[in-house]
Amino acid sequence: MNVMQPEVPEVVVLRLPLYVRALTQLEREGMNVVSSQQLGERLQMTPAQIRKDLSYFGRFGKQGRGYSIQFLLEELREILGLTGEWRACLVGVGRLGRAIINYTGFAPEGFTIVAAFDSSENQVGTAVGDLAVRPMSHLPYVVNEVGVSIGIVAVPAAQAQTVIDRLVESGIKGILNYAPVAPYVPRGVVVRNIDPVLSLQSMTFYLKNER
Amino acid sequence: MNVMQPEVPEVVVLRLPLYVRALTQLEREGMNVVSSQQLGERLQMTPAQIRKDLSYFGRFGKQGRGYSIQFLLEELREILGLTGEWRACLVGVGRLGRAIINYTGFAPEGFTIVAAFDSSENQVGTAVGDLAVRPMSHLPYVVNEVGVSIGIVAVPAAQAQTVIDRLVESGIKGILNYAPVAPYVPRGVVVRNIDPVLSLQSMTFYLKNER
DNA sequence: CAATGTGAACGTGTTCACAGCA
DNA sequence: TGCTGTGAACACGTTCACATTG
Repeated sequence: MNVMQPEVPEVVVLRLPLYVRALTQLEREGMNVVSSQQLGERLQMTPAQIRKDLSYFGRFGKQGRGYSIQFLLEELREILGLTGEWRACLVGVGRLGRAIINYTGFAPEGFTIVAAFDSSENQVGTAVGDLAVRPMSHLPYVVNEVGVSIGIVAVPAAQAQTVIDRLVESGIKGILNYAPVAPYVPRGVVVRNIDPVLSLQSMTFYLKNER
Repeated sequence: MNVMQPEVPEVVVLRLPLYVRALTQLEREGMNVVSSQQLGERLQMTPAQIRKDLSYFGRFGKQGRGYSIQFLLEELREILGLTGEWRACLVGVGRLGRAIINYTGFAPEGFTIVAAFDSSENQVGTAVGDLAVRPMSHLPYVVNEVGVSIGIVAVPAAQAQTVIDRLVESGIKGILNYAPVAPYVPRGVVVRNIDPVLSLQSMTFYLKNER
């Protein structure tokens, strides 16, 4: 552990979770060993790419046999930091924010939303799921005391940058942004945008000719 | 129109909606002209990249001055096919599906969800928003008669591929997939995945060292 | 002897730098 | 003069091909 990992391309990091998911599925199906060829068929990518991606982190396979699914899963989970629990807070408990809190897909993967915030007087004090909605002024305290490392942004576009600034000030290092903006964050803070409208708008480029 | 567009890189197409969004904002702020430099500052990208991207589609700027915001917006909307209305149907009216139907961000951008489907007997016939939930058997009829070109998938992972197959059979050409799977589709069908768990799992790679 | 791991070749996307033009 | 548009140079990611090994 703590091995120097010189310059892993970001695209590679983006693909690792795909491997984790596919391997988890294969494991549930009762398989023990998988080749880069087989894994590549599942994921519609070339075996060479899978082997190259993995080679940035170590040598996990056995020549002539392939990869032990259980072992490779352990290693990838370790590499991605998926072994422990990650605590997140959510800002903005409107329709979208409520849907995110009630979304059941996060917890099984080790991501727990432990606090909800809103800047509106009306929302503060109400409950969403089993979370009490807190005022934004509690943010720094909660982030530090409870140990929250991820902020989920579900506020309107106009407020998004301000909210993100406050999350960063509070010490948040990762932001999952649902607002339709391209946020600015200082170096060292990681942002992931969830933006279905952008997805649709690039999709239509390929659809428009055959409408 | 119908100009040969030789090999526009997909990354470029993915960025065009960003330009549309930024330009729309600048227009609302009352600006008339913008340089690639200024636009690049907004979007945190190099002026050269913006100019190069636009050059795949034509010459929209005026040397020494920059780009007319209104004109460039019109052109980009035309290129992306954002001038008309796009009709979508949604499959899966569970919690996630209901949240998507109630999401107010699609309509202002010209994307309308005109029908909802579910394979569960219990759901069929109920109403979500102002849509009646239909059985999957109605899918081909609705897609053809109503002219639906986009399918939104909000079913559990286990059902996703089956649902996507049926959407494709019905003539759907674009799929916005919220299920945590990497779906297979035939050539000519465009897929965009919305997968916050994958986003979080790649984020933690960068966060884990400073937890 | 089947399948990994990896330098080298290749291809694609980004940035540079400047000619051309309003 | 200021900024676009674009070939050329560069950097980066993917694929190839094969030596290596259990």
